Amino acid sequence: MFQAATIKQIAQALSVSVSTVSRALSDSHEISEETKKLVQAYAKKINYRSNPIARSLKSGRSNSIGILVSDVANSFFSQTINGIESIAYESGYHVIITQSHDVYEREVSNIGHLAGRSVDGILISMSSQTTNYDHIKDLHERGMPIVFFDRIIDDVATFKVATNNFKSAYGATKLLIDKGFRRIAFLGNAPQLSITIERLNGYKSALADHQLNFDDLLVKHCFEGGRNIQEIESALESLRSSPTEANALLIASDQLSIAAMRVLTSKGDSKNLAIIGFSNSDVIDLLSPQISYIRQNAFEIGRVAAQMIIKLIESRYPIYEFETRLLDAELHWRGAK
Amino acid sequence: MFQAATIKQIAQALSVSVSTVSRALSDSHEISEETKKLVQAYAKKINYRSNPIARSLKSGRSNSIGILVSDVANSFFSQTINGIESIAYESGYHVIITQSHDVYEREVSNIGHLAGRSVDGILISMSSQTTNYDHIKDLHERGMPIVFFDRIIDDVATFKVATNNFKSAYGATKLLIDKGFRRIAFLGNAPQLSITIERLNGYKSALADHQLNFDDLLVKHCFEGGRNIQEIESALESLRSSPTEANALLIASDQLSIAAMRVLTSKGDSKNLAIIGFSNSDVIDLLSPQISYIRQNAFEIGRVAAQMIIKLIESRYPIYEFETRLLDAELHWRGAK
DNA sequence: GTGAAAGCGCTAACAC
DNA sequence: GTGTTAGCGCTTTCAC
Repeated sequence: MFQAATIKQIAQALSVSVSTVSRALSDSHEISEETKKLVQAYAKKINYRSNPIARSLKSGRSNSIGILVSDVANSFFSQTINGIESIAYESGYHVIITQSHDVYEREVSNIGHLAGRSVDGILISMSSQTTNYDHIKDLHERGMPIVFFDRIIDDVATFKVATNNFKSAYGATKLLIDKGFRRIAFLGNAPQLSITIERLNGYKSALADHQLNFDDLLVKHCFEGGRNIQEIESALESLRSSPTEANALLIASDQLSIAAMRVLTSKGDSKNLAIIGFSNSDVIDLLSPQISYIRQNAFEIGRVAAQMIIKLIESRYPIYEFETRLLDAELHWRGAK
Repeated sequence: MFQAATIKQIAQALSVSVSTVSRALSDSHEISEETKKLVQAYAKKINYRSNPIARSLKSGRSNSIGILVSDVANSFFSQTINGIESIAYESGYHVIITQSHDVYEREVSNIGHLAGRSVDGILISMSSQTTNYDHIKDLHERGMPIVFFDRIIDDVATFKVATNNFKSAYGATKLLIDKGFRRIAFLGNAPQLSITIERLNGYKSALADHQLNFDDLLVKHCFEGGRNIQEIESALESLRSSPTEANALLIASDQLSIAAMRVLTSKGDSKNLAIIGFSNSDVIDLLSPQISYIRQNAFEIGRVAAQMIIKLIESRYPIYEFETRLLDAELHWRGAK
């Protein structure tokens, strides 16, 4: 059994009271220098560390921030997490990371666990399988500071930060049109996700602005967001077969971009198909065949999200004005033309 | 302020005592069915969730496991984490992930935080910058269950699990020799890391077994383990320049493999250089130029590590016999010959 | 300047 | 079958 030193042990050893020890350790002005020195020296000697659990129970604060992402293996998320950590640590917060794996029950369980362990706030990127938001609404109504990033929802009024997905998808689609492509397909994640909706809207809007008809057959959703390779295979197959036959493809999800590349490469079907995919992979530019990509400012999204949650946590007054920050992404064209 | 429902509120609302509520919620046999139903129904109604902080303070247990890795962006680690989670969740443990970013102070701080928040055990992969192990020894001596995975240390007697690094590096080196290469260089992470030492030993041993001289000039270490691109650039440069001039390269670290590929690609220097790199990247086989790679069984390492820590946590008697499990890795040859 | 004591939410030994 | 109470480690109000 792990047994840490306690304030009580110090008190007994030094024949003072626990409150004196507590005050001495927190450098209270009402304790004599002499006693402080004594207590602090002894605490150091026995390697005393205050028990954060007990302190949390007392104060209701923990100086830690919880994160929920679908998967840390996704470069976008690991970069976002690094952004969050960079701000959190310099503000004195610890960061606790959990994964939903895009499974609703995991999301509910992890958020419950984070709330229960009294993190001071939670940063959430929604699981792609989640369609019921009650677990989050409840928590929010009971006062838990929450900030959404990347995959955000409208149903909860709070701070949010994401890429300007509409603009990014619009720009990518426009570029494909400008390059002469007319049969542009859209491959997206689960349809209720904010990132899917906004990117699809950008795509549609660009088509409309360039007098191209929107064709339902050119839009495919992967409900398991890249975890199920078969789903992607059949989506790509139908997009590539007549009468649909797309000659360009916008992939609206990081996980899908890599997975689709794999499918297309193994099928030898990447020729004559212009691809732009959202991807923050650090090796996306080393892949062969080359793929054009949209790189989100993941680190900055993390930084902004962390600043927002800390603002919420540390605000002395309730906040009613919430901002949704949208950050630009970079489009990297690697196509032939 | 986030305010959760408490057992006390339930007790008051139902005009029973807190202990009755506590027992009813834990389905104690000494409570009448009637009262149980009443309490449980009300608890559900107000969405009561027992406060794990309070319970931890009382029981000293938290049913959660802490993980320390250098970086979740590293595919090897994210896969290991997924393996850990798969076992942990089915055993009723939550998993808390933290990153050291290979910085000693972060490692100390995160391990302290995990211990303080009373996780029941900690899974550790050492930071590449750590050379002093006192923070871990202390914790271990005070009874905290600890399991090492991947980057392990000798100084603490406990369960450990890693790839059979000696064997993997030996096999890779031997393959290069068999393919006819004679000037085989070794590019490794920080020299005190177990993975570096064992892989270097495997490399040396294969050379010796094939009557090749070991040449100090053919071994380079990257102390910042791939975070500093300049370090890699200069290492590669000196390996490729006469009189050293390596014509084959064993890269003994995941992060280095990708980073080295980037450097070599940008320099156009990957021709006439056979490379085998440790890598669990999910796109390593899509890179161009192709690189041969050693893929570790990361998921299984995670599963084993989790089983070990749970065994330690749940053991009723102190354990004195510790196993170090070594798992085989797969070598994928992608070279010309 | 220091001590005593209450209380954070929960569990469990001990009443009755 | 249910209530009372002590205590986990800590902070903080109130005494002195």
